[in-house]
Amino acid sequence: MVASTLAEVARLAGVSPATASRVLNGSARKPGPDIANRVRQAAESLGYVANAQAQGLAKSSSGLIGLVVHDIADPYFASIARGVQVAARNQGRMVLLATAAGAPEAEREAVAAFAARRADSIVLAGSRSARKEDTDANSALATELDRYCANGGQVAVVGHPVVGATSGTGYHVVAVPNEALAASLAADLTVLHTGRFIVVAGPESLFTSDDRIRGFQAGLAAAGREPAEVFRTQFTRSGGHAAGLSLARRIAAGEKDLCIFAVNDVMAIGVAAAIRGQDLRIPRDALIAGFDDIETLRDFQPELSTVHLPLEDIGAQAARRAGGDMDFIPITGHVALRRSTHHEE
Amino acid sequence: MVASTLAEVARLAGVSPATASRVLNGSARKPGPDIANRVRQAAESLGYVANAQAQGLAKSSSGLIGLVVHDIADPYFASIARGVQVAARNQGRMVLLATAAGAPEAEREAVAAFAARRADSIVLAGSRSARKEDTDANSALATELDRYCANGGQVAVVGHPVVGATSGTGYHVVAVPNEALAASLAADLTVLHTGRFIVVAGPESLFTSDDRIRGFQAGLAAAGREPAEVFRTQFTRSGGHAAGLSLARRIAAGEKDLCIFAVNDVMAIGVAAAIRGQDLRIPRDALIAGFDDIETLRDFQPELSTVHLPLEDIGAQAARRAGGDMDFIPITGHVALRRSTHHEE
DNA sequence: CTGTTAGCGCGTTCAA
DNA sequence: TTGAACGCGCTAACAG
Repeated sequence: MVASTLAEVARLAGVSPATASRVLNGSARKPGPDIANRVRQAAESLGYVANAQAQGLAKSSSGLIGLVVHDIADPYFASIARGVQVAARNQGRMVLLATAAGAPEAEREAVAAFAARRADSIVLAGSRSARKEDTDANSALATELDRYCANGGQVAVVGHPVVGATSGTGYHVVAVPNEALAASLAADLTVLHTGRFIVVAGPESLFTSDDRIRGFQAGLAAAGREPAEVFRTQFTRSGGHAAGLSLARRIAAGEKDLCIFAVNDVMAIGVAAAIRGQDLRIPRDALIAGFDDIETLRDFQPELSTVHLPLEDIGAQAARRAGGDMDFIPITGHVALRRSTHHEE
Repeated sequence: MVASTLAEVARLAGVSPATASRVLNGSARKPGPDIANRVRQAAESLGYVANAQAQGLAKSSSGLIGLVVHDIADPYFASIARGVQVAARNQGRMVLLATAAGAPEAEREAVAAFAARRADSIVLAGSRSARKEDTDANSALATELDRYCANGGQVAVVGHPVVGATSGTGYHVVAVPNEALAASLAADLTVLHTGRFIVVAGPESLFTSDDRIRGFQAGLAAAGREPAEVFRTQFTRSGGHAAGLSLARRIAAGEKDLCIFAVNDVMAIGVAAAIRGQDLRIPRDALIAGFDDIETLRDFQPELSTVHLPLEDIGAQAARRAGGDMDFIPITGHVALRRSTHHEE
């Protein structure tokens, strides 16, 4: 990558580099209009494109915002990414994207890379976990983040704080009320359903999953119901599918009147697909509810009952907080009951 | 953003900056192991993080790859983005993300921003259009790209070349065989369906949409069928939905034996949702096929017949070509007939 | 093998 | 208001 430099533009316009800089980039001092035009024309004719790296070096700030997600192809993260993107554009910044598949070590690498690029802020999306085998990687991540913050970086985490991060300056959390919302979902479902509940959840120690389980159980308890059985599987569509196959067997074997709460929509769809693949029907043979309200899944039939989360807003808020916009509003969601949890007449 | 510098590390280790650089970053010359350790320890204890901006300035190359999509929350683009991301990681580079909503002017801005950041290469995803009102913006985009290439940048475009770009060096196209695949789809559908065909398409002059229409019509013609009626709408889910409402009315009014080809899956889902909302059923009252084979939509019922496109591969190939990996294989897809186009017994 | 020097392209003091 | 000089952090030539 080579290109014409500010010096070349200045020479062609017959002015000093300093003046050219003042004209072409936002500066407090406004050079004379006559000279300004000469510079602009010179720049235009040379196809001058300011070197953001050099600008960043000189100003020690990059105009970059780093985003770490598990998987950008997952609609949950894609929506958040859109929000971050929109906010970034409004702030005149660009988004650096990294995917980490939920592995703390990969997240640490991403954070380090962002730090190297001198990103002004970093948004960490995707649920944290406290799994025993991740302890070391988690603390390495925390160390990396702490160092980044210590150097003046701003980080926003969606959902839960990073395990072990000393919440110093520059550290923000966009809290998602998973527990409370799961509790309302349970409350609403107990009105519709008098039978048993089963929760299809992610692996233990995954905060988001655990919060939603806890909230759901609390909601059931508040309604005087037995705690739901918890079925552990992967936090993905295929995890849901596996759970669904297993549950379908039980239903086929005579288990009736089940309401299944999958802790996210993608898992719920997996459960539903598996159950329907066994000649069973929803909601006739089992009710299903999810969580997240993924847009792409809204045309699914029967329409999936779920908890709506303003994902794009969440991403935007994360970017704004990390960007220094302090007037933020908390994240709220709401239960959306649809046909997948309505017993047929 | 401040951080300790290479000079500080060097001083603490009691060596020169050059030596420190040689140790901490990949250099041909390998300093003595004793000194190397001293440097590494100094770096570690200072929490040194190399400044990629400065490195980029010195080496005039940034390790950045720019990606422009219409909308990162659209599963089509999200899949491509994942591919780009994976390829970028394999090349040890990072992805800069921009969304442009398909507007050539926004795309031009993104390209300019990437150029300013001295991205090594740029991937442009999302269908081009030749709409009359976009002529100016398209040529501005072409100019920007030409300049970028002239300065040594590499650009890969998914689908169609940019209108007016002089295909100089550094300009690559990842061709998607839309026309041929649409023709095979038509051929296969004529075996299953003896009635009429309708194409639900995007606005005129949108290359991807137009190619798929043309291929489909050619496939019909080859099978001795009448050309399909073409229904123009938005290239989105809601465009499909609108078309679906209109078609549902016609079906309700007695029109029978229709096979609807929506030029992408998201539109197809919109069509299906609209039709089902009118108490009609698929495939009983109308067959529907889409294009793209979006992963998130695979659990839709009835399973959507479509044309499979290796979206992630497409993204990865684009990144690889732009990255200089020249041993590439062409993109291929295949028809995937599923239940949405099988007449019920 | 190591240290010294000179830029990479730009912003920003300072003096004029 | 304009220009000259310095420095941002690092790499790459050169010299020792």
